[in-house]
Amino acid sequence: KYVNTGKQIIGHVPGIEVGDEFQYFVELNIVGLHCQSQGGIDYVKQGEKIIATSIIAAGGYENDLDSSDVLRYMGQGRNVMQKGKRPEDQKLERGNLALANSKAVRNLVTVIRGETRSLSTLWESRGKTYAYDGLYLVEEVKQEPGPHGKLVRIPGKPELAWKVVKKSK
Amino acid sequence: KYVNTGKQIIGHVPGIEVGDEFQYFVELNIVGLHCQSQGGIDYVKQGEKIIATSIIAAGGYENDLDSSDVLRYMGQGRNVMQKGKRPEDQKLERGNLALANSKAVRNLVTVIRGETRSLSTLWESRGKTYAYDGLYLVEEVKQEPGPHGKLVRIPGKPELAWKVVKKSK
DNA sequence: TAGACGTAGA
DNA sequence: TCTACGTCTA
Repeated sequence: KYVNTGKQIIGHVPGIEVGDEFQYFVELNIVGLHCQSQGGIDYVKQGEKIIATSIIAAGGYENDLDSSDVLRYMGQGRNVMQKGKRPEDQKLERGNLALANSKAVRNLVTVIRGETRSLSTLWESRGKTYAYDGLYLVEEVKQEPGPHGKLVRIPGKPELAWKVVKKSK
Repeated sequence: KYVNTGKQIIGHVPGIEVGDEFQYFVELNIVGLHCQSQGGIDYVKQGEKIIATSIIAAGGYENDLDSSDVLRYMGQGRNVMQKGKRPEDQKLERGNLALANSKAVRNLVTVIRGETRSLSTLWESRGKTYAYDGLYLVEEVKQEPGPHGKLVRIPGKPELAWKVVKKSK
């Protein structure tokens, strides 16, 4: 861990609100939203099983982000977006396994959206901006290639302004 | 750049003293000692040429660190330490070119030493501790595989305690 | 687009 | 040891 946060947080992270933005993956590590250095799915061990705590949808995989309240998220493993590699069925291990377990347990999963940052004086290089998108439940998990997991926002929470913009274009 | 520091610093970095330690590569970026996210050789453009500003010797390559005042540094490119890859002559480009130019220009080069951190309660994972080792001059640059560049500490400066320890074992 | 002395986790 | 929706520079 970049900072010795102790443990990952399940569910709501104190002080973080929907729409809060971060400029680096490592910032997500620091505030406790996501404790992987690169992996898009974070998880913790709960008893014998691992359950997903947080997901980052930031491109590199084909996700469906059209809806404001539904996220289709492709699991870890070879996929159609990775050049020079043939897509394959997602294996039920690590992040994918955690997602499947979270579907059964119905625990809250933090969703973070990443978008390529536009260049400016302040941000001379590519890189992404990450925004906290709220808490979701895993509703569906498949193992075929292609959109893989389906997460649904828990009701009664504000949605991320970003998505509304995306929808309207 | 992780923080918009503006420019890399050539020579002494204000506020940094020999022996100062850092736990992450990114810290070196932030304080301005080294502005690459992974690359071991940092450099700037000076007129038409690029010159080296900073070097991190942190393993992965076969460097000679026995002496306190001399650093033999293997340039970038395939080397004997990288598995599954045959060593090849170092190409005179990027970092290696910068090093060669710095030999001609005789500009000061920051040297940082990295060592694998031992695990503890605070540092549960591998990773390295980096220590500022002072200012060096590039004295020699070769292109064969094997130790490649030779840097010599500028006189009249304290040396890094680390090295003394290493020598005595 | 690819290369680079990165990091954490299993 | 390898994987991972990283990140910077050229």
